[in-house]
Amino acid sequence: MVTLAEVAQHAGVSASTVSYVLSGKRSISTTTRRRVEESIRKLGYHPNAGARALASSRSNIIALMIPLRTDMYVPVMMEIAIAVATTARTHGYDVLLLTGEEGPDAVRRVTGSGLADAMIVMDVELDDERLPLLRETDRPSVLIGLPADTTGLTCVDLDFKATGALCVEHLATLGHRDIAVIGEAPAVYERHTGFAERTLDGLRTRSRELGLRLLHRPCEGGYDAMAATLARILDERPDTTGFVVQNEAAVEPLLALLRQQGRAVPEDVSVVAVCPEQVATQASVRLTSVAVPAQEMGRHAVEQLVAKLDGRGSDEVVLLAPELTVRASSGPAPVQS
Amino acid sequence: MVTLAEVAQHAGVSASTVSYVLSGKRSISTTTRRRVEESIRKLGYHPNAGARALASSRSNIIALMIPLRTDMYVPVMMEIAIAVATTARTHGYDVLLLTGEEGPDAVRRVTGSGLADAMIVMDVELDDERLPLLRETDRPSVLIGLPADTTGLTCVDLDFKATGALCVEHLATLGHRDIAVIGEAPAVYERHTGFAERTLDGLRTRSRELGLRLLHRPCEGGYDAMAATLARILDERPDTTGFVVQNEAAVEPLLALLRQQGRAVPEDVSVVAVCPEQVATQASVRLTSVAVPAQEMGRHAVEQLVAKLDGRGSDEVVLLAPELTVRASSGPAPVQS
DNA sequence: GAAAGCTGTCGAAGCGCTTCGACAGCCTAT
DNA sequence: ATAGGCTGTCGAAGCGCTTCGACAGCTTTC
Repeated sequence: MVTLAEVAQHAGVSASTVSYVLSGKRSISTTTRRRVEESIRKLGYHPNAGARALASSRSNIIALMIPLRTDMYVPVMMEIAIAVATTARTHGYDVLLLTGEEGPDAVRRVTGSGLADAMIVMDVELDDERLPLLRETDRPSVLIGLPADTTGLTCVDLDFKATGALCVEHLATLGHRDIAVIGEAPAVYERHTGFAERTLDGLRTRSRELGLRLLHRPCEGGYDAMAATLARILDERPDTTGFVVQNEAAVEPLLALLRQQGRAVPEDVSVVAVCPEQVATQASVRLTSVAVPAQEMGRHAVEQLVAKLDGRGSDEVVLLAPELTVRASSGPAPVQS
Repeated sequence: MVTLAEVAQHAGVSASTVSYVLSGKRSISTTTRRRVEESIRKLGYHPNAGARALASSRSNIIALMIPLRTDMYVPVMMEIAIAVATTARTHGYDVLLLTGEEGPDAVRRVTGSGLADAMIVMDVELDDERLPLLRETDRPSVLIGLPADTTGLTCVDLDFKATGALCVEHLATLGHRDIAVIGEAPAVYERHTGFAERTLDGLRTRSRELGLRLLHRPCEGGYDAMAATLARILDERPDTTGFVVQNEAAVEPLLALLRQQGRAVPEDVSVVAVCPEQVATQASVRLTSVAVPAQEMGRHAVEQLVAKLDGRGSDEVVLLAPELTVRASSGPAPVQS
C-alpha cells in the first residue's frame, strides 16, 4: 500500500503539503500541486479510508437502510438504492447497505461507531421506533417516507395524498361514479406504512368532495388473490367502473381477469395505477398511471444529506408533486344502462 | 463519543485489556471480563470504526458491486443484495454498495483505500474488465456469475447450462418435439452476459441429444415486444408446443397472448420458465419453473468470502444445481393432428 | 524603508484503536 | 525449594492521515 508519506517523499515535499493538495484546504502553488499530483498518479496512491476517518472523524459514507421484506415495491426500492449510490458518489460519498433487520440497533451501531456520517432511512412506519434515535443523534438523516410526527426530521416522499386525489379526479372527470381501490397487501396496512394510508386518505377525501362512491380492498399480489378480491368488489358494488390499483403485483392479474370476464378496458372499466413507469408501459394494456419517482427521491435524499453535512440545509419535509400520465387504460365511463 | 480509554478507566483496567475483552485474542479472567462488559454497556460504548480499521488494517466491510442497469432480474438482484447484507452481518461485516458505474475504477479505489476487506461482484460479463484487477489484488473476491476464464477466481452461480438442459428434458418427457425459447432482451446477449449464453448452450445441446427442434428468440420485456416475438415464432414454427421463457417481463404477456389466441396452457402448449419463485407462483397460470436461487447465491458468496478472510477457503467455482418445480403450466404434448 | 499582510510550506501532535513484548503472580514438576 | 510454564494484565509503539500553529520569503502601504 502506498502511503501519504511515500508520495510526499517522491514529490520532495512534506506530508502535510500532500494532504493539502488533496483536500484543497490551503492554497498550494501551481508547481508544487502539479508535482504532487504527478507523484500520486505515478505511485497509484489511494488515501487510506480508515486513517482518514480517524483523523478527520468523517468517513465519507452514507448509510442506507432498506426494508428487509420484499413484499412490495421491490423495483422501486432498487431504483432508489441505485439512485442513492450514484448520487452519493458524485459528492464523494460511498453507501453502506443496511437492512431493516437490526432495527434501531443498526442506527445506534452506525452512529456510535462513526461508520457513516449520515443516514437515509427507507420504509418508514408511521410511528417508527428508529425515529427517537434519529432525532437525538447529531448525525444528519433523511427519511424516504413520512412518519406521523415529522418534527426535527427531514423527509422526502411522493405526495401520496395528492396522488390519491389525482387518481379520483381523473376518473371523476371521465364520468365514473363508482370507484374501487385495490390496495397493497393487508400486512402493509397493519404495519401502518405511511404511504398506503396517505394514498387512501387522498382517495377518500377527494371522493367525498366529488360525491363519488369509493370502495377500498387490500389485496395480496398474484392471480388467485386478485380473483377473490375482484369477485368481492363486483359483488358488493356491481356498478363499479373505475379501478385504482396500488399494488404492482395485482396489476397484470387484474387486467387478465377483466379481460376474461368480458369487461373491456377502457370501454367498460377504467384502470388507474400507482406504480413505476416500467410496469405501466409494459402491462398488457398501457396503463394510465401516477409514477413513483424513485430516482428523484433517492437523488433528492442524498442532496439534502450532503447539504446538511456541509452545514447548509435544514429540516424540512419535501413532498414531490404527483403526475398522472394518461395512457390506454382509462376512458369515459360507459353510458348508464 | 465514548472511547476505549474511557471504558478502561471506568472499569479500572488498561485500554489493552478492554481491547482484548472485545476481540477475545487473549485470555481474560472472568471477573475482569464481566467488569469491562458492564462498563461497555453502561457507557454505551461502540468501537470507532476508523480507528479500528487503521490499527488492524481490517475494515470489516465487504463491497458489493451491483449492476447499474435495471433492465433485467431486478428482484433477483435485490434478493441477492439483501441476502448478502444479512449474511454479512451474522459474520460481523457490513456491506458497501457499489454500482457498476465506476467499473474497474471502483475496484481500484476500494482495494487501494482499504475501504473494504473483500468484494462480491455481480453481473459479470464473459470477458469482464474487472477480472484482471481482481486476480492481481490480494483482497479476496467472489463473483456471482461465471466469466469465460475462471482461473484464479472464485465464482458462485446457478448452473445455467444444466438449467437449460433440465427445461428441455422436462418438455421432451412430456412429448413435445418443437420448442421455442423466449430469451432476454437482445442487449443482454450483445453484452455477453454469461448466464444467458450458458442457458442457451444447455438448451441447444440437450435438444440436439434428444432430437428436438429448438428455436431461440431474444425478447424485450412487455406486451408489444412479446406479441411481435410470438407471432414470429408461430410463423416460423407453427408446430411449436413447448415454450421456455427466460425473461420475467415476458412471462405474463406470453400467457395473456396465448390465452387470447385460444391456445390453452397446458392443454395445447406448455410453458417452462426460468425465474424467481414469486413470479412463478403469482403468474396467471402457476408456472412450471426452474427457480433462480438468489438468496442461496448471496449467502454462499458471503460465506466463501468470510472463509477466505479467515484464511480458510480457496478458489473454486460452485455451480448450484437447478431444480425444476412442476406446476400448472406444463403437460403432455397434444396428440398430433 | 519599516510595518503589516499574504502566500506557501513545514513539523508535530493527535485521532482511537490493536498488538507486541514484558512481567507479576501463581501453579506444577522435579 | 527452585526452575519452568501458565495466565492475566499492562505500557507503549504505531497504524496513515488531518490540522494547527509557526514561519520564511514576498509584496504592499504609508
